[in-house]
Amino acid sequence: MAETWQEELRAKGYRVTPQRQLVLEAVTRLEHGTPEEICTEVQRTAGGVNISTVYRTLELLEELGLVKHAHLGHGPPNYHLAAEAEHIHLVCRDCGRVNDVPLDAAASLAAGLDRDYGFETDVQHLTVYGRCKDCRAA
Amino acid sequence: MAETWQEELRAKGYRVTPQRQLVLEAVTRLEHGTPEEICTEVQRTAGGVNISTVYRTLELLEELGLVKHAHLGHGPPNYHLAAEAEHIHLVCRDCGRVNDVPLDAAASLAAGLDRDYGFETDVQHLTVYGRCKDCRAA
DNA sequence: TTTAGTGCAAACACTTTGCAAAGTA
DNA sequence: TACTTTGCAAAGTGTTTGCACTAAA
Repeated sequence: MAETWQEELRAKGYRVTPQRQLVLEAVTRLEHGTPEEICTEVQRTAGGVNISTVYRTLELLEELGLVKHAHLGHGPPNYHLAAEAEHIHLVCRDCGRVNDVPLDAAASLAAGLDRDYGFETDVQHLTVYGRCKDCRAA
Repeated sequence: MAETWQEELRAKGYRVTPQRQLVLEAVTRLEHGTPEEICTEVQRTAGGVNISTVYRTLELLEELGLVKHAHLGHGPPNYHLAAEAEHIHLVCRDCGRVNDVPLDAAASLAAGLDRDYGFETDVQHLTVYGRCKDCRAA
């Protein structure tokens, strides 16, 4: 349990590279980001890093359970730390802003789907479209 | 209220074309379909119809409120008749199958998000990821 | 030294756009 | 006829892949 992700990487035969560290740091700093945004963030300190490396790294980090992604609409997916995944996304269709709210908002939904349809909800992946408070007021 | 969509089109200065009829029929027949699938279905009876026409038509039909779309994951969006939109999508991450269940499964979610965050949920747009009954059993 | 990872460029999948020709009203 | 719509081809996004070179272990 005191195992770091670097050790986990090595244990699985992967290697610890600057790129991988930088991508993970970028995701941490951004909290939410598309591959492109993450790449831009990484390039602020390491200009040479290629977008394809970012894609490959995100895939790896997701496999390791360090990051997760969600689809927030038309565009590219949105990555965040798995440790911070304990929320659901509220996407406003008017202003496009993403709001995070605690998982338990969806607890009864998950319980109902399980009870009525035998469906096991991946709550952390849940994205809800609609209109946010501010846009409703306007 | 006895107004047909054809009349509505004309009233708004649009034209009723075979392509538009065919796309709407294809969506009706398929129930769920990506632009590509809808195009293929249309081409079964009208080989010459181009995919870009399908995209443009779906956009128009959505504007008119006849069809709706949802994002069910990585791939292209999924279109269905708005009249049949009274359901939410359960997407299985293992087998990829899409299950439709009634809106009221999400009623308490919507009520809670409204009460606690002032968020107005577009319930018909809701997609829930997870694992279906069959895949859980396997 | 060995093998995995990276950068680059090309290929891919999906979608949008410009424009001349065709079709609706 | 007047003006919208279509088909086609080209351009745009976002993502993946092949490969020679670089670098971690």
